[in-house]
Amino acid sequence: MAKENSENPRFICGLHATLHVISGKWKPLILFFLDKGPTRYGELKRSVRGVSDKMLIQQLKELESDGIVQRTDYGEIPLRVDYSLTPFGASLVRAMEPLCGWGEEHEEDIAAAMDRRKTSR
Amino acid sequence: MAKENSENPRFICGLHATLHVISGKWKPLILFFLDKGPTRYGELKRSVRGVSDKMLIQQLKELESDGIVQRTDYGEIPLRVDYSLTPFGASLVRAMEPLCGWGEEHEEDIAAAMDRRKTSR
DNA sequence: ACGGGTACTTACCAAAAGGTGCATACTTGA
DNA sequence: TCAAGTATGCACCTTTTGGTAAGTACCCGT
Repeated sequence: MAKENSENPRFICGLHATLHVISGKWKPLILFFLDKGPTRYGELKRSVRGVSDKMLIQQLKELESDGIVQRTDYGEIPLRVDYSLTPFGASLVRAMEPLCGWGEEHEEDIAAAMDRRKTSR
Repeated sequence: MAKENSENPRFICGLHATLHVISGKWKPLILFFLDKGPTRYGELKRSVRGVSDKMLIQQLKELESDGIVQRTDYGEIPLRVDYSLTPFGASLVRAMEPLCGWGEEHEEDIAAAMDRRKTSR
């Protein structure tokens, strides 16, 4: 019954759209590592410490279906697959950089605020 | 034994930190509207169509505790409160701009990918 | 034949996020 | 006095997200 608003078909602003693509517990990390170059599944898993197979695969599939990453199956004798950023994905990573910078500059404030929320809940 | 990595205690990269602050179903929208200037609670609620009181208050509180927005209670006779961006919040919004731009440019691709996922699940 | 490595897949569960709706306390205007 | 508006709080429930643990199917070295 929340069916008003015939003018706004999807997103209120670009950021809104972008967040649909990059939010997910492991996605920023995955993008961070893939930005360094094509990476094999196992290698990626070892890089993104703490991720489970289920999660890694799931997030990779979503990124793939969003056109951000590309899966390459070499069809070789011992299984061999790798993941890389598409040009589209690379453009996203470029756009993310200022946000990375902001986060780096204020990492401590952010961490402090998170702690505050965690303890006083 | 997941106690490796003595250098980075919290975030893998700045983006990771930033996402803790801006993810939340209504936060980008809220920031988008607050960027236009201080806004009263009720006004904000009417702008962010579809949000419930609970959600709006919750997200505002989180943004406030993160130092992004400022709540001003004028202590007036008929209740009067408004919300605005702090300078810190304004710097965040500036850093978000490229991501907004990216999202705007690719809104259609993103929407298409979302549909694809929704229907084939 | 066995253990280990590759890249996944699946079923089941817990926790977090979000939504609905009612309650509060105070006001002003009809 | 009653309805409506202000800004919030709270209980309850559903949906979404994430985590655990196991299994698959293939290959390689010993």
